[in-house]
Amino acid sequence: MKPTDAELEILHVLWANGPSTVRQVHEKLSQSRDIGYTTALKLMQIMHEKGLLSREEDARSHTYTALVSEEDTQRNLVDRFVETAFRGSASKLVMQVLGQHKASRKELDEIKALLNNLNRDANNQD
Amino acid sequence: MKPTDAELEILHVLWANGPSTVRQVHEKLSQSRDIGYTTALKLMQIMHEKGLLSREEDARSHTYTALVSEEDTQRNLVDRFVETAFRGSASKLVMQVLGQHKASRKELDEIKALLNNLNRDANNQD
DNA sequence: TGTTTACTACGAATTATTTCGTAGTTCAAT
DNA sequence: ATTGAACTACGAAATAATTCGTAGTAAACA
Repeated sequence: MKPTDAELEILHVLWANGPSTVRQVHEKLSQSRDIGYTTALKLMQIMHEKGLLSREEDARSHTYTALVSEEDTQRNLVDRFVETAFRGSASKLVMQVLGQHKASRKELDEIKALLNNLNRDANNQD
Repeated sequence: MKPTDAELEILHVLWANGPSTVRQVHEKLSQSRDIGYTTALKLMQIMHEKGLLSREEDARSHTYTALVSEEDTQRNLVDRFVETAFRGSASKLVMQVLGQHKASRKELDEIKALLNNLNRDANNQD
């Protein structure tokens, strides 16, 4: 259920480009780092066994599709990350990220809008 | 430079309680999960070799101190995490966290205040 | 049809992380 | 001085993740 780092790389390619063959995925990955074709293949086979990817067997090659959504996966990863790195304090994480990373004006506005909505619903909490 | 999960557990104990012996750390860790004394010992020895902890050799036992600060470590972890899980989009991470985790009223207000400051400085960006 | 090409399958090496057993040391109490 | 308690050191097993080589298969083509 928790994709490893290498698996995440592959998921990102599939999320961005839709269903793809091993060759297509491998080509994308090669742009950012050294990785053998059979390494990518093996990873995708393992991910298929684990149920992370579905596979359609075309004539020559297989076409793989992500079975987990980007949102769900990120939600899971964030949960774990908040736990292990911030001992459960989500707001500490947010403060850390906002202080550290430059977000664009538009992004900041979006975040503010979201915050206002949340604030409206949080009156019962301390 | 990047602590593993087990190492993070130990760092959290040391950050929370200050310099401690292996026994003290082990007792804390035991409260949340099964872990042998020598496992904790070995981890702390390795962390010492890596330069994550300093060690003072007292009469019988050794007292270990975290050499990396909680803030610096979390900054590093967040950087990596934004990269691997969110392809570099920090604001996407923030949105995800805020949408998912309940923060207290006070925390939300703190975040809003921080955001207002940031907003003031972001006029040169899109 | 025989050869080349583009694949998949699979085993196994490599590296990283976590775990703990055993042995040895030091100190304190009998 | 012996014994026992509380440690450390170290090797090595167990597990997990990553990597790739080699072999096999099927389609394309000369």
